[in-house]
Order: sequence, then structure tokens, then C-alpha cells
Amino acid sequence: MPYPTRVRPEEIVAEARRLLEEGGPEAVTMRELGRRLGVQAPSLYFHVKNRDALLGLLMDQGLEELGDILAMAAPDSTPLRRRLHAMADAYELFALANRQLFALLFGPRPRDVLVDEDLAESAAAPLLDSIRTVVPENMVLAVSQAAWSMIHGHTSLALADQFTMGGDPAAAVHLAIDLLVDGLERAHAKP
Amino acid sequence: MPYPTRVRPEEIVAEARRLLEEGGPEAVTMRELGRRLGVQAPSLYFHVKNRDALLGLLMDQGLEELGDILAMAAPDSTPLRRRLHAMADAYELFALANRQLFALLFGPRPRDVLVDEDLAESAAAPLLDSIRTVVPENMVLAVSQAAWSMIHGHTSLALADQFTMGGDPAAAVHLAIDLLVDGLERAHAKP
DNA sequence: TCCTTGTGCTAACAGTGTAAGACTTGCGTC
DNA sequence: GACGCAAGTCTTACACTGTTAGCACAAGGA
Repeated sequence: MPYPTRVRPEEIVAEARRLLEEGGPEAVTMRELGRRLGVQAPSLYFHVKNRDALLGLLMDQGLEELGDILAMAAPDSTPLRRRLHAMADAYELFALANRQLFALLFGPRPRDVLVDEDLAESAAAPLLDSIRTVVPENMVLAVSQAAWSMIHGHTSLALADQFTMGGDPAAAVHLAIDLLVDGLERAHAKP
Repeated sequence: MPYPTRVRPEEIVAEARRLLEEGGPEAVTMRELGRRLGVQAPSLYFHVKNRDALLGLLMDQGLEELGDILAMAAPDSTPLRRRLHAMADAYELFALANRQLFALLFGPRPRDVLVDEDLAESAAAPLLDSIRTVVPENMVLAVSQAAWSMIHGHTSLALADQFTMGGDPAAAVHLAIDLLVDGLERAHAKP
């Protein structure tokens, strides 16, 4: 392998992620990226298809981390209510620690940036599995979507500083989760 | 007022909105905007402070429309359950009809783009008022935040094409709303 | 008639993504 | 040891962006 490689793909992704969190998507420019890595911008194109593909890699990484975090949020044995609380907290924590990446993940698909379908599916798995322990199979999907909507909605609004009138939004979500689980256990309890 | 004005601020905002929905925020460039309005880009700066301010105007407009739509979604007389269903549907409908604007409204605040605080407050009013009819005052905020989180989360995920595994996400939100209202009526009924 | 003033224009600057093509550098082979 | 190949980097260039500076023009008021 001739010419000493001056930069590796992982480094590019890592530095891009730093840029992303520092100044949003607009701040991750190829030239600044190259500058920080001690390389000219066009050289980056040897390791990464283009800027959009780079953002796609960031999204894949984020999706994987989010999946892991959710999977570890609460052990299988804990009751559904607790698990959902834990997942909601973990979800928000991840979003707060990775604001820009989270926004990228769930914002409007930027043109043709594709994310790995399998990653998305495995990120959702922990939630589905939790729900499955309590609800009959034909309702798992609907209930999961409802729970995810609640959790995601709260996190997304919190991230956008939309809870301007005070209160305790996190507690509000926990309340909603409780009501959801209560209702489920009463009406649709697994036989 | 000398020199015949060739373009009015409302036209700029309207055309900018068209550009926004056609190709996302990146597509609303001052040059293309001028091109469509029959004017050179720099001339626009006479009517609009700069591009960020223009996006801010778009957001104000969107916030106002969203508030109106929610206020008209269901008359005060209908029961809470129905009103929340109607609001959820209206919320989603607005988002689907104005995908990019919605994303702009609830995405990460782009730097120093400010939205009118009063507008935000009045957009939220219909929801708060609905909740207030059923729940004691000290819980209105929490329950509203919970309901908003559910509705916004579902809409936001639907917009991002995140419900890839089928099912009927809209029905899922209605289910969640029902469970929420059921729980409220049972546990925290207004005396 | 002239002057003010609002509105438009062109030219320019610094920044962006990225394509084309030239160059360096080290390894494998003779 | 010399040579060539090719991976990786470089420079150059183009078309695009937001925005500022300065000039040109049209119309109403004096």
C-alpha cells in the first residue's frame, strides 16, 4: 500500500460527528473536516463517497447506539411499566447527549440519504419485545407504535425547547406510560 | 414612493414557502427566489433582512396556521376523547400537507431564528382548553404535555417514514388517546 | 425643473461540494 | 539496485451559495 495513509475512515466519521454536534449539519463541511484531519478536502472523497454518504454513516452509527442503549435500559425481568419508563429516560438521554445526530435521524430524510434498514429494525426490537410480554400478539404493533410515539414525541419536543410553560414534561410522559399500561392490563391482558 | 415596486414581501414569503416544500430548506436560495420573482437576489434584501429572517417568517406563518387548524378541529362541546382524536388528525394532516415547514417548526432551532412567542402560546391554547374541561387545574399542564407528546410523536415519526413495519399508526394514536382519557376519567375525574 | 428617496441593478468576496488530473511514495518484481 | 504499478494525496477548477458595496433609475414633491 503505497503513499502513507494519512487518515482513516473511522477518523473521518468521528471528526464529522464532532463537527455535527458542535454546529449542526451545516458545520460539517468537507473543507473543515479536512482541515482538522490534516488533509485536503478532495482527499476525503477517497474514503467516503460524498458528504451525503458521510451523513448516512453518522446516522447508521447513531441508530446502532440508540438500539444498544434501549436494549440495555432495563433487563427483561422488570415489569413493563418500569421498562418503558427506563426506555423513555434512556431515549431522552441519548437525544440530549446527541442533539444534532438525533435530529438528523428523525428529521426529514435529506434527499437520498439511506439508513440501514436492519439497524432500524434492531433498534426497535427492545421496545417490541417488552410490549410482547404483556399484550396479545395481534396488538403488539399498535401498542408499540403508541408507546414509541409518546416517548419520541416527548423527547423531540423537549429537544426543540417546546415545553416553554414549565411543569415537568418527563413526569408527564411517565404519567402517560402509566395510564397506557394500566389500560392495557385492564382491557387487553394477555391470557 | 418612487421606483415601481416589483415584488412585495408577501410574495417573497409565499414563493419561499413553495420552494421550501419543493426541496427542503436548502432549496430556498435567494437567487432562485429572485429568479422566480423576476428580480435579482440582492434586491430581496430590501424587503427581508436576510435568509434566516425569511425562514423565521415562514415559521411564524406555519405556527399561526397550525394554531388555527387545531382551534377549528373540533367544537368545544364535543367530548374530550373526540376532540383529541380530531386534533391528532388535524395535526397530522397539517404536517403532511406542510412537511418541510413542520420539520422546520419542530426541528433543532436553526441558530438564531426566533419565532413569535405569542404565536406559539396561542397555537397550544386549544389543546390546553380541551384538557381543562376534564381534569383538575393542577394537572392540566402535565396531561396536556402528555397528550401533545403522543400526538406530536406520532406525526413526527409518520413524517419521517419511521413506521416501516406496517400496521395502522394513526389508529395506534387513537388507541393511546382512548387509554389516556379512560385513565383520566377514572383516576383524576374533575369533581 | 430639480432633488430626494425608494427600489432595482451589477460586481464582488468568501465560502461551499465535488470532478479532473497530476503528483508522491512505497511495495513487489525483475 | 532499478522499475513500474497503484493507492493515496495534492492542486486546480467550476458552479453554486449568502451577502455587501456602490451605482442607476424612476417617480413624486418642491
